Amino acid sequence: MHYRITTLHSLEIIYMLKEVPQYDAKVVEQNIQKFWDEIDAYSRVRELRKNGKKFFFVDGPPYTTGRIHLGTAWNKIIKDSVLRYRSMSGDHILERAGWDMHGLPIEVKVEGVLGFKSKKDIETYGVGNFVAKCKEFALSHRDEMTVQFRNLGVWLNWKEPYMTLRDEYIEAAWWTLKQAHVKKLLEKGLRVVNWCPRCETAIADSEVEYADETDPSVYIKFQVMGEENTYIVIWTTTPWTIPANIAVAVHPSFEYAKVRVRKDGKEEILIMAEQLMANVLKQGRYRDYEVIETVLGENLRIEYDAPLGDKVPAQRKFSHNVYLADFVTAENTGCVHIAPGHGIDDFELGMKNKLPIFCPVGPDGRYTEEAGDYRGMHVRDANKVVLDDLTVNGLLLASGKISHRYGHCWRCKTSIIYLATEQWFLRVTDIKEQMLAEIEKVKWYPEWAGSARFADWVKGSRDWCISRQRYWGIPIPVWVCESCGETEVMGTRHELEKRTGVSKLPDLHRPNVDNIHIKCKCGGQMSRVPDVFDVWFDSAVASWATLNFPHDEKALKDWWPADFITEGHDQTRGWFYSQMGASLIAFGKAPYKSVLMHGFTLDTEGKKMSKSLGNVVSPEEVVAKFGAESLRLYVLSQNAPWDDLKFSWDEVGNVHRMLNILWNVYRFPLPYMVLDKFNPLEIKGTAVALRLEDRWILSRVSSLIRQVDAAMLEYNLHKATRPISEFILEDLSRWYIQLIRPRTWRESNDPDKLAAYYTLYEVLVTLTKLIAPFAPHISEEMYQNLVRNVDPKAPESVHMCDRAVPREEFIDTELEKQMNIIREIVEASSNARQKLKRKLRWPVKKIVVAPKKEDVAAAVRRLEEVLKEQTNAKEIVLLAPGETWEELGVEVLPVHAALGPAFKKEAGRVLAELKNADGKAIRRAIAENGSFELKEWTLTADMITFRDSIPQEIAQAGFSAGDVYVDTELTREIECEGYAREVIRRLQDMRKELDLAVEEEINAVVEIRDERVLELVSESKDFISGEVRAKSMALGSGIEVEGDLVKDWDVEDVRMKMGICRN
RNA sequence: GGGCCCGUAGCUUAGGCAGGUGGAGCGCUCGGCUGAUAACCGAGAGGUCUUGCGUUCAAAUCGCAACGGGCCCA
Repeated sequence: MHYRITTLHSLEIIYMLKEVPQYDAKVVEQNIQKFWDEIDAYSRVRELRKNGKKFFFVDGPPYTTGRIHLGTAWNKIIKDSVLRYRSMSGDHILERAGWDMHGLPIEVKVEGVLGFKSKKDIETYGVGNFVAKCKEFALSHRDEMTVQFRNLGVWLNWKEPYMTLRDEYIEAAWWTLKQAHVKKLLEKGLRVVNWCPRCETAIADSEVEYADETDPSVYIKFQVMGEENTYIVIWTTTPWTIPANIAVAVHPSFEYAKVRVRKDGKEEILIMAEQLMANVLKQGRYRDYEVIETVLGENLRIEYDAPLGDKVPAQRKFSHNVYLADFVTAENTGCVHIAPGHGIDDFELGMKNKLPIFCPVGPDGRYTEEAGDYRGMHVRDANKVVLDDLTVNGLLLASGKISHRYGHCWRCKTSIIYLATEQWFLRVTDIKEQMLAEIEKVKWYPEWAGSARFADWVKGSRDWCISRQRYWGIPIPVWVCESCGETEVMGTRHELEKRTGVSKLPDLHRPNVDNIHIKCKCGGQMSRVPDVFDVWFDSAVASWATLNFPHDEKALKDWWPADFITEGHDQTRGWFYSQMGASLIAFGKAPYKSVLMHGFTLDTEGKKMSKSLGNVVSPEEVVAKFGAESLRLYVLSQNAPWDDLKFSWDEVGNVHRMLNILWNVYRFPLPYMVLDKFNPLEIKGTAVALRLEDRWILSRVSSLIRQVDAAMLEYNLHKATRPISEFILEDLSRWYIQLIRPRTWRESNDPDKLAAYYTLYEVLVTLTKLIAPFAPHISEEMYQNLVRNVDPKAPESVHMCDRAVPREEFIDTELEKQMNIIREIVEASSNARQKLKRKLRWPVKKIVVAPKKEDVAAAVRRLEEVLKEQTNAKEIVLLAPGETWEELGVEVLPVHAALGPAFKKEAGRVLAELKNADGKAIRRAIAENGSFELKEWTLTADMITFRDSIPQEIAQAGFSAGDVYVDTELTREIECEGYAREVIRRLQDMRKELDLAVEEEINAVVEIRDERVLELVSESKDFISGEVRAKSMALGSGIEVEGDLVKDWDVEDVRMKMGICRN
């Protein structure tokens, strides 16, 4: 550090505290990060704890897109804080930063850069070249993002991160797939998948993004066979799937109606759900109708003609019938168009009823040969053509538009379609029960993240389609025999090389592994399935891939499963799930022991941040304005981790202000300590004359540590950080520093000042260790000065220290409570002073505390000195609990409603007498007898009430457990001191204006135009001179005022002129 | 359409599991302090606790429904 060592004389080097400038977050953060690099702090901290309790953390790998956003910043800040805390607690931490580097998003970006439009462009360019570009893209973005994370002060293993594109990582994925194969959980099958016609690949459920879209909303009639002019009516938003229609589904328990309708002189019979008849007839603009009969869905037997049989010859081979299905809802017509090749429910209904899975659409989204006349047309363009053809066939009942949520490819935003294709699946539905059992064994924060949210998602999950028809990904290590269909899975590079005889593959990506063949037992040739893995499978194996398994089996045994992971709630369906699935396949148990699920960052409105809304705030912007530390503490303290965080610049500003105050608290004593050559090493262990307030702040800081530890146990980062801020603001800055100020100004080397130094020093050092996990920079900066500058043998970094521990001998909860009471009384007294406009600078004769309970009285007795000083009172008068202050008058208030009826005509005279009566005497009499005599009348308790009457110079204010009276009567002594303080304050102000050093002396001239005030001030001349360090001071009326700075003042309507000059 | 979470002052929030007068910070208004000073302190104003229904002697809190926001799914 730049100020660690002070050279006094050429020979002597001494270690001592240094003064510091104002807080500049950027300077502090840059210096500290540079310092960490210089001493290799991160690695040494890990090394330091290598004999500690093992703590294995797996970093959820961010995708290498290039820029981090607030959400990823928050994520890493949580991780960093937890790990720093655990490390300071003594744990031996194993972690590596992770990077998710494969997959379609990068392919799409690279395609964009190269100007490609389809897979054909990639094939022409060459798969090898394309993959190389993708790799380059991923690596360079990883570098950029690493810098961004490091600027936040995040300590992870950045030098040896795990990367999904590394061969070792790929092998971990291969090994895992092999386990699935061995356990018969891998299968190839025809399934309807979400398909992106632009990317020409299957995409996972989790890659489908739902957004509003306007689509056709059409009612179509299917001609019932053998019944002229009779139709069953269906509804759809995807007319392009009509050429693939195979069936109609109805609900078994709905009533279906046959309705005779007439329009334009034509008559036909329509079949639909009875309860939806009105809607359908309205859509078709039928006015005349007549219900012929109704029949329960389960009794409905209908065969109908293919609606577009004339255009799609293949359709003529199929018979088209009505089937029963529970998924049919009472919407639209109650009859659902079924195309098993283009819908998930459709497919399942088709499989169940052994219907043909007819899918006349190719991977590029164009109709195939099977689609007859539609061949070559893109489905995107087909809706209109199909509707025209249906119109020609007289089958279109109604056509409109609907706005609804529809799935899109989350990278290229193309509307997805459903296609029946051959894909590779992991049969996770087979292990669902096991997964649910494992979820219960994991400790979730918050609890409902696991028991409700995650369990719910797992219950509804389907088999996992892991194959993608793309290039940039982990190649699926499955070889299939072209002759007999036998499959083999390669678990490692070694296995592949051994089995094929190929060696020295440059790496395990495509196309290197594409043209390797294996000889099958049957004599045929086995080729690799050309697909790559779904990227979710990549990150799914992170917990063992990061341990370099399968190569390093010992690491797995020593460390796995992870002790802790933490990610956003979107990862319920993502990484929490993919890891759980893969881990059960590979090892039969959960890969993590505890999970903290955190929220999302939203804008101030609570809307999600998105480029299109223009409401995105980047972490860098925040760091540029307030520094990383403010951002860190802001995201940690603003919310409970699992709640979404509504970003607010104002709140970051507040946090920054708090840090600035912390800095000022730290900076405040340094000039004095430096001046006094304060050496904490010498004072430690020696008897220090601690005052009660010193013991109080030491107790507070120990209680605070307990609070932080309790919160961290449950990963309640907000409950750990908020009390710290509160302590800094309330206890340290607003109270303790104010209390010890007079002690620090003392020039003599007295034990009382040393006790204050000692206490503040102790508190600050403890605080650096306590806040280090959350605010690693400012704590390090403070530590370097406070500790390292005085003790070269201390650990080199605050992060190498053990976590702060409460000092039981200091904890005095009684004292803490009592101090709170004193603070309330001080506040009340300020309040009272304000009512009579008496400044704090002016002492008051006395303050009277009227406590409601004994504990207040005890507090006042114990902390009387503190109370006296802070209220600037000459005397504290403490009344007994419940006692009324005798100097208060009692006003008797008549109760007219009782007096009137009792005394009738005489009431007026009674009232008059009451006004002059002795209130105290009456109250005494009422208390004793319940009544009292007033002249010739006897008055009872119900006839009057009392009110304290307060003398003019007394101000009163209440607090939660009593009242405070401030006696502001001026005495000569008080005026003398008050004016002296007024003069001192102004001279100090002028010293400041001249920018004088604290210890510099001055010569002062003070001219006062008021004889009385001049006399009062003259009495305090020595006191004033001492306070402002004046070597000489001239006081008078009409004297000449000169100096380096001369100013006119108006002090309580008295004009003064002051001049000071440097000595 | 379903699951989970959230809705408290102009803004950000505490309180909610265990029902009993809703607490802070920012901002605003007024005042104070003055060797932490581009800092700090005090007071005041500001709340149908999203809405409705229910349980209860009593609901911000518990239940149901609606509305709005978020994530995930269909």
